[in-house]
Amino acid sequence: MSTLNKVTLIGYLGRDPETRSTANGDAVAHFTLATTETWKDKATGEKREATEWHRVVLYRKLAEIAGQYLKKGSLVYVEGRLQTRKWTGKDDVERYVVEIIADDLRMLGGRNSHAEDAPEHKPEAEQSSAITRKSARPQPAEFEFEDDAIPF
Amino acid sequence: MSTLNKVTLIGYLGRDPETRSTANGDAVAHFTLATTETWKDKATGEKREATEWHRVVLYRKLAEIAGQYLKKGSLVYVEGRLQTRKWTGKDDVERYVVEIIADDLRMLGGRNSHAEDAPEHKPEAEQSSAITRKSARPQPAEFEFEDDAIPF
Amino acid sequence: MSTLNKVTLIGYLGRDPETRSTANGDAVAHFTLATTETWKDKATGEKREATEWHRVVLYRKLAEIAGQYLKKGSLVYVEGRLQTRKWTGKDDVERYVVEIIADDLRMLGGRNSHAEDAPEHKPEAEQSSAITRKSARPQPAEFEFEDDAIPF
Amino acid sequence: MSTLNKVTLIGYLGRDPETRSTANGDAVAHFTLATTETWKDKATGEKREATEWHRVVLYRKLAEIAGQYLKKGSLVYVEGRLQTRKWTGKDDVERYVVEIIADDLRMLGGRNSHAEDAPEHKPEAEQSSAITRKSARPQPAEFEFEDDAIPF
DNA sequence: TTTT
DNA sequence: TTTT
Repeated sequence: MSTLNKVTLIGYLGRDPETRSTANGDAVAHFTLATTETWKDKATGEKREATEWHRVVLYRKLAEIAGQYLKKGSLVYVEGRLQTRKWTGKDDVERYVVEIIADDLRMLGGRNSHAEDAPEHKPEAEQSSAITRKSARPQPAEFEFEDDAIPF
Repeated sequence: MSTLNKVTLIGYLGRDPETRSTANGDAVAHFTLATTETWKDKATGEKREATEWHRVVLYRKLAEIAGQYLKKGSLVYVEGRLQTRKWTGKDDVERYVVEIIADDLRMLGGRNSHAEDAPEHKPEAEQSSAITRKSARPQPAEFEFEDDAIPF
Repeated sequence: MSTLNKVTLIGYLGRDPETRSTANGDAVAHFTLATTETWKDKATGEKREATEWHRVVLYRKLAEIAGQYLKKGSLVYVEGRLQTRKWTGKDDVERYVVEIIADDLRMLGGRNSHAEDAPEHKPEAEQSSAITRKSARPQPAEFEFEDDAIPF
Repeated sequence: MSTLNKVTLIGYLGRDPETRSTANGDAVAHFTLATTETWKDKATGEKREATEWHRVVLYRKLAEIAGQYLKKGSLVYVEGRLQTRKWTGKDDVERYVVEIIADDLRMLGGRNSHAEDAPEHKPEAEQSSAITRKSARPQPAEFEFEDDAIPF
């Protein structure tokens, strides 16, 4: 019986992505993503907000895209899975960090939201996220919309 | 700027899947999936429910899995995208049908929910959905941070 | 045993929303949303794309927000459920239309993406989508664990 | 411009839920949820798996449902948002824990998956999750399926 | 550390 | 009918 572990975020990069390589040569990128919730306080009626920071990790193709086209302040859609990683600090205390291992990435902001060297008309991210899922992609049906007969 | 077209369903198969092949030899499977919403009528206080039927289409590996392990009444998780297809009936009237082109499939029911020849402990679907996304899957243990106190 | 019927879209409005009222006075808004997939043709290596049009329906508060702040070309995030509706055309032929009944709506575009009369700093949509889910929203700071080392 | 912070899980409860009350009398429930990913090791060809544990927190109505109907081993669908909470252990070391604050909960397992006192045919969870979203729920269209004319 |  |  299958399980599911999925995270979907739309948020802003807190800093430029950091890109490295793994031991076997794969690219890895990291960034933190801010999401902000706003609500009205029931008691005081005041508007309040809380920002949550998410640690996003990307590998290979997605890491390259992040390194090339994303920067501090970029607005992105990220889909991935939660993964907890154990690490030990200098103080020898064990800690856990929860990361989102991305498997989809889409740029959402306007021109000023991605890096200057981004391609004019077709960001590679679009292309690449399609590639990511290509194995499951069927030949799309040819389709034309004729709206007349349709009630709205 | 990217767009997103995603459907997520948990429901029951209305009939056994139908499996065919495309012109180029790829497997294709179809089934309809029922989801049911229940709510309490505000006026009368009575419990009401409505069932929605979804047309799911699967290609290649996912089609094979559906054909082998799913049957009428199976409970499944399906993820995919919406696609409208035009067709013309015997009456020469053009119609449109909306289908969910699946890119992930997970079996959720108990033993009696999948076909008798399904493997005892590890349904191939699990395996296969992992395969589907394998290109984006990093080796979880192979990467270690080398940062200081706070690893990002 | 529960089922799930969920759609998640990020796309562009094809036209300004149409707003009406139901018989009992609730606001209803409709718009169509375009999502575009791009991929590289395996055979020819050419870039191809297909646009899918989704019919989105919003009620009450979300309908008011759509009517006030969205317009042709707006980029939005929509979450909702699929619902098939039967209708009979002038030709007396029965047809089915699949709609997305929205239960969350978020504006994603820049300044030029929403209507001119939109509030400068706090679009009501943000506020409203928070309101929509308010019943489920806990007060984040008010709860503290009293466990030992590992809080669960 | 809105952001999004969403988690979707299907998994098994590691233990019975723990239920308490907040200072203001609201019910709170906690449980941990296991999701398991399986994949084939590229190098050795062996099947491998990794289990991830998620800390789920539920308030009010959802907390009551969890307390009443869920137990160790229950299979559930959970939707919510990520929230990081800071806490200080007995060793005076500050730590962070990431929790999923649930806003939807659906039972997925068979009879043996939920507590014995669960209602026979209509688990309250279904009802309640409908209630949660009731404000956004329109009157469902009457709809009947006539499959003959439809091409699959 | 982001953004509106 | 949108957008890049």
